Amino acid sequence: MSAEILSAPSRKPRADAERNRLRLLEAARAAFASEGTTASLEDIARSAEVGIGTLYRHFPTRDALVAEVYRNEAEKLAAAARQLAETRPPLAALRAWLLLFVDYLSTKLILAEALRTMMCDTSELTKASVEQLTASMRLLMERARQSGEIAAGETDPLDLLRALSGVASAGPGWEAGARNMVDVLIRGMKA
Amino acid sequence: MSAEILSAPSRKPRADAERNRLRLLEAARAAFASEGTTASLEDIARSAEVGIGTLYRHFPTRDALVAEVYRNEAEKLAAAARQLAETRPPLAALRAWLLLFVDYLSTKLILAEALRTMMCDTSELTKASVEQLTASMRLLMERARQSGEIAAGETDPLDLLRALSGVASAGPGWEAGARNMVDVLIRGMKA
DNA sequence: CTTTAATACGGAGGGCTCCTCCGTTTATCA
DNA sequence: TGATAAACGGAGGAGCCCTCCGTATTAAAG
Repeated sequence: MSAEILSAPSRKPRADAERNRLRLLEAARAAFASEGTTASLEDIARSAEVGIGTLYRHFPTRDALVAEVYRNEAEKLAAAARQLAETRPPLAALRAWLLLFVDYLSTKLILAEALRTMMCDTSELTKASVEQLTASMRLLMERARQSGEIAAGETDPLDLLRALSGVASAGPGWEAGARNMVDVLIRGMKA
Repeated sequence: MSAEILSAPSRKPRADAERNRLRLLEAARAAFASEGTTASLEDIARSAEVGIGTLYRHFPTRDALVAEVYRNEAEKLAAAARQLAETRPPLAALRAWLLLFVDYLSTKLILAEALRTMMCDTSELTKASVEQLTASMRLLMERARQSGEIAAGETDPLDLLRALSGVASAGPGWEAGARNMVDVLIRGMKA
């Protein structure tokens, strides 16, 4: 009966494996949030109460771990974008989402770094997260464009996020500047 | 005759010290440009043909070395700002300088990283460089503001640079996006 | 409930980097 | 030409990264 994925008729995945995987992800999220993505992997393994070997088995490279942690965050933002698109007028939705994005950066300083890393990273690793965000932005910008509120897309959606995350690296109290930047950007794109 | 700095009546600084300092700076500039500021300090010392101890004596921390390398770059940009301010109309000067800034980022990928580091860095280390750039921006924005071409300064001059350097971390081929962003930003600030 | 074989675990170990410390060398000045 | 302040260089301790493999656990078969 089991269809499986094809040529994977084998045994059920072990319970401890999945448990450790989750512990590692949680530990990593905490560590990255407080120390950035250069946090010591050995510390992460320790705080997950797991051997270093286990960490490397689950996530062969640091990037693999980082990518996985980021994916969840990107997912949440994508959900918000869909919701805003359905409940608000185009330009307002776009603006609201960008502000949400700023909030997000402020609580999880992970993303500030994430965006930089992700976006120059041509490897496949973080591709999913980037595409998640790209899709969100495109959705919102497309609506605003069609309603004639912003000029036809000469501006890469991601560049807006990059610009904001640039501002976000300004140190304590940067939020005001970032929110202001949202309006400058939107005004700059008006038709 | 020699006024010196006060209470520094002692002997003339040694020639080899200054020579090594310069060799280290040059090696560091090269290394940072090609590998980013995480380049191995031991490699830098080696390529400067100097002991690792010598590197640490001249630059007690990695940041000290980084800061020094950046200062020169910032200096060059500041000179350009002064010149543009004298030879071009306000808004054109501002725009030209921002584009120059983008060019700068493109050849010396050092600065992309530099700005981020410098601007969150509340330590005194990179203060000089940041102030250099702030001064340049203020000069140009103030002129544009006074001529009524952009709205009164609600926008932190540095935030513009931060936004651009954010875009600059987009990987190969980002220049077009960055140049477009210059115009979006300027349009967004128009009175 | 045992047996068995696949699967996952942990951590020692090699290699690299950071940074300190101090014995040796060198340049300035008398 | 000394004397001595100043600078040099690199060995060494500590931490991190990542691999490798003997040991322990678990799902499934008997």
